[in-house]
Amino acid sequence: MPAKIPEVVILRLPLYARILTQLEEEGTDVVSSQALGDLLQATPAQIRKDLSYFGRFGKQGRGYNVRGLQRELRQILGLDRTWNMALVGVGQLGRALLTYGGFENQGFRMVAAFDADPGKVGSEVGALIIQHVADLRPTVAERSVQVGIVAVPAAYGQDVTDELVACGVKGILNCAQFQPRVPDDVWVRDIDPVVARQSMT
Amino acid sequence: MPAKIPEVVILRLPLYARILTQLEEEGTDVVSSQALGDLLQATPAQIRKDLSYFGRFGKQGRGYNVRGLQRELRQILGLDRTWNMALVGVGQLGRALLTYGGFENQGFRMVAAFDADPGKVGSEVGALIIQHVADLRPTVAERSVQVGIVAVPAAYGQDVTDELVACGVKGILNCAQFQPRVPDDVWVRDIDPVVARQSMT
DNA sequence: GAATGTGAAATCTTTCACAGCC
DNA sequence: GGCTGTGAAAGATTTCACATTC
Repeated sequence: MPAKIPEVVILRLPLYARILTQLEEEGTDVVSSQALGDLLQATPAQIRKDLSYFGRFGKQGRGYNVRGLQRELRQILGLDRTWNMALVGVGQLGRALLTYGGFENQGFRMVAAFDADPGKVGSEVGALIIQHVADLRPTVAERSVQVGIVAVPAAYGQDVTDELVACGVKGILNCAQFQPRVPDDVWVRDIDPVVARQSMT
Repeated sequence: MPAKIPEVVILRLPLYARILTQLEEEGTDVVSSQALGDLLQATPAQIRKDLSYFGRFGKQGRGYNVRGLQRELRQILGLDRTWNMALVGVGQLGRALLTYGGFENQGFRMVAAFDADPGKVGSEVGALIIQHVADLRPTVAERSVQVGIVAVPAAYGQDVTDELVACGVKGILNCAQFQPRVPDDVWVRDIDPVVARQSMT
């Protein structure tokens, strides 16, 4: 259970957490590695091994307690802490993310939104007032933003990313169609639908 | 170059394609595996090996021709064909995707949009008229939709997915916060921002 | 009886290192 | 000199299979 947890395992954890939430909502109390594997299209052995890196959550002969395991995973993933996020680029996509309910109660809070268009600055979207990107630096510091969401046209993507990194964010959620460059200690996740789709062939 | 191409390599290809597009726009003619590796945070050896599965695209002593390689990859990824997509769920996120320019000229065309809310049915978003989900089946067949985008509340996710699969789509882009179950021959890609974010810890 | 947790084996992926080419 | 393409080595991940627990 100690030191070395494989990278891939960590990337799968959120999927486990998500499916457990679903199972809990459906009223399932106990689930076997077999059943989890069916749901996630993985082998039961993989599920068991993955979970075993973090502790012994199961009961032999029965399986895993859905609610208990879910709570464990949420804790491991840091979902009981709250992370502050800032959005840069309030276009169609940015606007959708701002009003997207999904972040709440998953431990994320959108605390600032920026755009370069003076016409948008000052207007209210959701609970936030759009600020000019020039205010990025002070605001990120002041509201302790840890994650930046990049939703600007590709051409500005790197500049915005650099700026966010310079402000000290620890992670970037990239919604733009470009490949961000960041230092090793900053995380990047891509949610460009085009990239996601292309690998389907 | 023949048979067995690793799964992971295929998943990386769209990233390569994307960065080559960027390089081309910046006017770069030739790029080395070293330079590509820097941009993608990968080792030069990995880049070379990945590309070698598909052919010998590079020139020793110089590197890879940006435009040429880009064209090769686009072909391998089937980006020169056009894929038809249908969106189910015209909420905030769905609406953003409908008006999202990014799909065009990447070989994807949004050809239909569905919602269950009678208040939305009939209204126009982008170039499409929203149809009732009851029309899903005939429309998908008629407009030869190959990819379905699921952007509905989690509770309806599986029903919509099942329906799309029953209509014969080959891929699902899942934007909802649930874990879809599909037959083995259907692809699923997740673009739930919450899942993407959670694995940052 | 049923299902976990886990070393060991099998498989997959990355990296090394160098011959060959421009 | 610089850089690709590629077998072989190293490393990571998945699967097997079984002792163990409930």
